[in-house]
Amino acid sequence: MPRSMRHDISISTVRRLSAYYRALRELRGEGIAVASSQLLAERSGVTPAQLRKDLSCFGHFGTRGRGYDLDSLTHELRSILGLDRRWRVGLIGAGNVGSALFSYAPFREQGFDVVAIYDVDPAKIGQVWDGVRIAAIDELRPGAGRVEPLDIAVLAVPAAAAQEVSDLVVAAGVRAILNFAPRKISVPDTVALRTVDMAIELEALSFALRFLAGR
Amino acid sequence: MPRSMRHDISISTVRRLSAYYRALRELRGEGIAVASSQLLAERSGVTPAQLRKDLSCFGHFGTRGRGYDLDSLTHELRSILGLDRRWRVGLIGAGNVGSALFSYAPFREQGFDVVAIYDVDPAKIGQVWDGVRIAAIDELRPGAGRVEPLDIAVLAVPAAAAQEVSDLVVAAGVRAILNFAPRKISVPDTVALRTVDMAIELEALSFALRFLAGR
DNA sequence: TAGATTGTTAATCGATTAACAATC
DNA sequence: TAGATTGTTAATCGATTAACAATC
Repeated sequence: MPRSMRHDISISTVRRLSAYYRALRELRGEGIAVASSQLLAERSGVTPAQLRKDLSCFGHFGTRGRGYDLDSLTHELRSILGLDRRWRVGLIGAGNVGSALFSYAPFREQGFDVVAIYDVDPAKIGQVWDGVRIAAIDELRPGAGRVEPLDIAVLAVPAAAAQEVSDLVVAAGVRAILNFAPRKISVPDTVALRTVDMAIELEALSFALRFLAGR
Repeated sequence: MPRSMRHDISISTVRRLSAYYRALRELRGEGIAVASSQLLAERSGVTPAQLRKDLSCFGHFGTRGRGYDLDSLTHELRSILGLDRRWRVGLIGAGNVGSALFSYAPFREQGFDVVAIYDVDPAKIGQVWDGVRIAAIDELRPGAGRVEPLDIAVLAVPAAAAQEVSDLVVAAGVRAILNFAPRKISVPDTVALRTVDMAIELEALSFALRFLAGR
């Protein structure tokens, strides 16, 4: 993987890499060993040119006249996406959303281990979920409890608390945040942030329905 | 709202409209009645030019030299986004994710009512959640039970079932789908589809961490 | 009127697509 | 070798940004 090329990779490209990775494993599960960009792209919902262009940001993984060896490309993508190791995830918020995320199996299967859970509710603090004790959110503060740092914080807190909790996890040294709170949060540009906002997606559907209905 | 202009509205624009709508209500909550594109944009995380351009797709909502009246713009955005009415939502899948979505308050507050729940698990079928009886998924089939159509189907099913269930809800006349299953699904282009894919978001963070770490 | 700020056009930027030489 | 398909360059497309005339 040419290190020099890793600079201007767009988030769109990265998200498509995830899609390719998934398609790859699907095809492999069907017993296919080698596939063209045409077939891979079809399964991923993109054009073959798009797929080749995306992959070319990271190296030369195919064989002209033949296509891509699925096992080898899977291995490359695992490495590029950082799925060849395990990540330490802290779940902040043990409410409905937090609980669903905690028991979400694909999470763990991809290498993401929830090793810590935090909440503010005294009724929740001290509970043990599948071996993980729910801690008071104050234990995130510098100097408090935790020694091994978290790689990723998953924010499943109310919108009103999102920015404050985000500041807290950033101060605790977390470098990546997945935010489920329906609120825009600001982080330093050394911290990676992704937001999953169900309200926005629903509103996009609502908009589309109104538009479709008007035709 | 110029009807002729509603054709080529990009999904990016629509998602930003949701952000503006949220920022608007936030500012209004702070007692502010009129705001410039500058202030609104700042709160929404975009440039003022972007905000004005987005709004201009739908009409002229501001006053030159003055800015935007927040109440009036809120009203316009509510109408554009279809939030001035209620939508009938069917939840497909009553597992962990489905259960969290069902109890997710912002859902209802924005006008989305879960009026039906479907599952395949005999242990789940017949349960009543907050007044809604969980039905067998077969009741979605044409000719079966339901009379009033659903506006939106929320898919909270395993990846392996996603396409099949999607086909089923489309056949049942649903025009908008919010898919939480980590799988690409295909729908006719008369159906609006949004996907929330936590695996992709986590993998984007994992990619970013590897990159940040490599600097 | 003078100052402020919109709505919109034109310029820029970036991402996608098409085409094809390289090559297995 | 002939056929197939990659990797990459150039062309296209669309989205964002900058600038400014219109105007409150």
